[in-house]
Amino acid sequence: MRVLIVDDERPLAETIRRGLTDEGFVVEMAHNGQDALWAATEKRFDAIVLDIMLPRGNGYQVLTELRRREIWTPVLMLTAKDGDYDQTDAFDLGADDYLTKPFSFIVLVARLRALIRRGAPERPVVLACGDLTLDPVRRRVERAGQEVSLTPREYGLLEFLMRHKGDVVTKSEILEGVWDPAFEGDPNVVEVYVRYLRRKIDAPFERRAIETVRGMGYRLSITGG
Amino acid sequence: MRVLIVDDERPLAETIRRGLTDEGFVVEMAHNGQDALWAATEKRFDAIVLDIMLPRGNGYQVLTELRRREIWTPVLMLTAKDGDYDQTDAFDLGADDYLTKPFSFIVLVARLRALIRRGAPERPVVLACGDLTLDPVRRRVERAGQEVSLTPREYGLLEFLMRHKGDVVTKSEILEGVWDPAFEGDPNVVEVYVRYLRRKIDAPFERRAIETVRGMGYRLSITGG
DNA sequence: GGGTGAACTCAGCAGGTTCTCAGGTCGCAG
DNA sequence: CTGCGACCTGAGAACCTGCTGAGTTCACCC
Repeated sequence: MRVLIVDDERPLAETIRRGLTDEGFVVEMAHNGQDALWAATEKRFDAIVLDIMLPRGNGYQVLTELRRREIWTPVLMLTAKDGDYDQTDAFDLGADDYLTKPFSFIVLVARLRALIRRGAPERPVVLACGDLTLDPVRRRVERAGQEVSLTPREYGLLEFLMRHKGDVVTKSEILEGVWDPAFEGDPNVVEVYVRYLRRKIDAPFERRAIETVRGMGYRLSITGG
Repeated sequence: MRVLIVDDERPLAETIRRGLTDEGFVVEMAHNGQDALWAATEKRFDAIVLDIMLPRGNGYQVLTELRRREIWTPVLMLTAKDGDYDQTDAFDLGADDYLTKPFSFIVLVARLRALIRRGAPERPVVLACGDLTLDPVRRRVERAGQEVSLTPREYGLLEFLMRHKGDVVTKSEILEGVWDPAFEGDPNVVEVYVRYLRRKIDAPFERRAIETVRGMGYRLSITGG
């Protein structure tokens, strides 16, 4: 069991390291966001213990960036109770568990083992956006747990939007990304397909995931509408 | 992993795009210097593949301008020329790596991965001014945490002001920057749009972010009013 | 060949956006 | 106080954008 500890608070980090080593874990350490990202990207861990307070990229940034890089190693976050952020933030960002300082070491180990047990199997790489999910491997789209059947174009468009969720994408970007970089037809197709998509993923569920940004393009709302 | 490919040679660009997409990258394209600058400024990429030969601003210019704007995304330059000069030039200008055409795709991917691994210092790409924020990528404007919806012109004007916050900008500068360098209508539009903006970002929040400097122009106060 | 489904085009419509214009207001200098 | 120019404001017309339903083409399958 390989664990990465990311903590700038040396004494605490050292205590955890010793404890985990005694418990039979193989431990590596990082003391800032940058090193943590590098280690987590380059090596394989079974879990990451991630403190929020870090120099060069705080815990939230590290976590966000990890998930963006599609690295799904289970993350246990350490938070100070009086912090600005609360645990819901951590969960939103893809943390799998969290502990509030001060915590008991026994609890830490227990949670860590639970995480590893839970997270050991390969995680499905599914794009999610609120209750809207898209599994590129299976080519499946679900909204609120219900499968939605899409044509290839509709699917391509949705995947593109989901890979840019929260960002505004222009029609020409969509045409380049989903149609063909050399597409020379009527840009209106995009509007038409947005409409098809809305009909299938928004209307039946009374949501508004795909926003129109007049004069600019479209944006998939992060919350899924 | 988001990569921007800047290349005017369509077939090559297309080949790279497809290859990188297969490798799991999210790819965006620009085919001239101007588009490249825009994309690189407005969006966040993990790396940029930049050809030297470009219409509207060659690769060197693009690179220089990017670094001047303090955008540190890793850049891999492509050039057909072979020689030490080109290479040292590219490095001097802030390129992070360099490939001479023709190159093997495998090498390109390897170098790109190495670049991304090395990483760029993360920077938040949102303009802020007191409790007023503008996120160019998401095209979102918030005041006091509340989203404000703007029309394209209003948005353009606000972005311009925010990029010059604290400075007095004249109406003709605004017209050049937000409208068209060749705009020939009534300069009163600026006043009109300043009013629209104030109505949306100042009045409801009882602030005065946009100051009028009589006889000079306008200034966005650094504190956000 | 007829039927089906997907991709795309087209043209009309609705409503938002942009810009002009004609006053009104304000600040400043004489 | 007065006049002037700079700026503000409200209204409205022209314009533009995106939405929509209908229709065409095309490939595929029975």
